[in-house]
Amino acid sequence: MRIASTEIYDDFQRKLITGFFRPGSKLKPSSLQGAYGCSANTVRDVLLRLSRVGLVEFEMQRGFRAREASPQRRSDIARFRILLEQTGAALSIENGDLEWEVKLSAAHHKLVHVERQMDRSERSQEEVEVWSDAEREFHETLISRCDSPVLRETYANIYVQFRQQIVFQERNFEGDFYKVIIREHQSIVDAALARNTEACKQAIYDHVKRNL
Amino acid sequence: MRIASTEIYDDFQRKLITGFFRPGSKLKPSSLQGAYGCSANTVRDVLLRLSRVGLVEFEMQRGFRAREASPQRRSDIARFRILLEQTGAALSIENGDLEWEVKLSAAHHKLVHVERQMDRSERSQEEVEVWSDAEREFHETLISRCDSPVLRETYANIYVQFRQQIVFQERNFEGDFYKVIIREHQSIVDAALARNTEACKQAIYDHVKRNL
DNA sequence: AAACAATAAAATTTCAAAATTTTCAAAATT
DNA sequence: AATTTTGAAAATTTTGAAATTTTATTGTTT
Repeated sequence: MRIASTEIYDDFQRKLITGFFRPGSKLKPSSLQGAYGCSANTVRDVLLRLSRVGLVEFEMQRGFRAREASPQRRSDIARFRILLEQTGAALSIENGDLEWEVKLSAAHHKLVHVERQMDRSERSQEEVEVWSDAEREFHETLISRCDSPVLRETYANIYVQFRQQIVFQERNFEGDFYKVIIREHQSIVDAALARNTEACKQAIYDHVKRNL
Repeated sequence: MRIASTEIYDDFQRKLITGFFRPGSKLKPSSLQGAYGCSANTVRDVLLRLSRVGLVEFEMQRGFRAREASPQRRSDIARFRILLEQTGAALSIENGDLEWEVKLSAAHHKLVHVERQMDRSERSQEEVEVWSDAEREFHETLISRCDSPVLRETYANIYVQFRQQIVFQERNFEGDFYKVIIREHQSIVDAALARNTEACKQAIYDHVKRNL
């Protein structure tokens, strides 16, 4: 059989981020096993790996749970995300060379393209995931020249936890949501490419502050 | 049989932080199993959980390694630790009440006591661990009123990774090392209790900067 | 009715072995 | 001589079931 757990891992991650597994709900290897045609232990293995990212909570002898979601936790994560992204962006502005500018500009271009589409048509589950990937790619590129593996690693984890928290925020996709988002991303990329650290920090704050 | 993996987990963590498992070295469940009288799968389980803390590196189909150590990585972690601790301390200074002051002062008192002993006598492996625990307790109390679970959780992980990095820094225990450390901790606690945010940030930086 | 104890059911952890994949060294090919 | 292929050994992943622990249920006592 093919490397089962990679696929199971990806599927679980998706279901956690999209809220298919409700925050706080119990994840029982013995129950989930059947749906994937693998043993309970393989599920356990996958869940242990997901707890590394912070999407799953693990307590010895108590099993696994999808990470709890609450306004407090969302706000906490948002605050932390701002700290990491501001720091990473400031360092990237300092260290980044032409290659960084090119990559950032490319990631932004792609993101805008996706967001314009989102603004026009209805959003299917799949399209939202495409957007989510492009968004992550943009933000990770922004901080990519902070030259701190540990900051980038932490940011990656926080980003997915952030997604997990905001998925049940219903008010997301109303009216001109994407128009606003497009402007916010534009502000960030403009400040970054202009090497204006303070403006970039402010733009990052403005982008995330609705989740505080 | 007793909950094996808790003890194995603690033992592994200790061996990783104290450098018994050399940074970068392969950790093979099949080999380690024998020494603990458990199955390879239990070792795997423990190692997956340790990879959550960042002490162990895991790559699918490639197994486990003690996290790599290098001057670059040490510096990176030190930098990140400063960011987290400065942020956490600043927030604690803002939010902390009398109870926080009491706890911080108590943790500092205990730490000084241990450090004075260390300065007098020779340092056994066990004594260093007692000191290390007291030090962690002090720094975690310092940031304990940042009111950000995610910051505290990240700090806890970074702290142990920091220990893992500096264990092979031989020049540690020479001469008046502990005298210097005592002064540094004093500066931190003084600034914190005086609610002097900027001085506290500076003291944190001065305390960690030798590892940059 | 509330608190406690005993028991049954469910879930988690652990094991030992089978299946799969990677690694490494020797042989074959370019 | 360098690269590629091959095959055996080693390591990792997965399994299915046994051992252990937690949780839920029922019955008993205060």
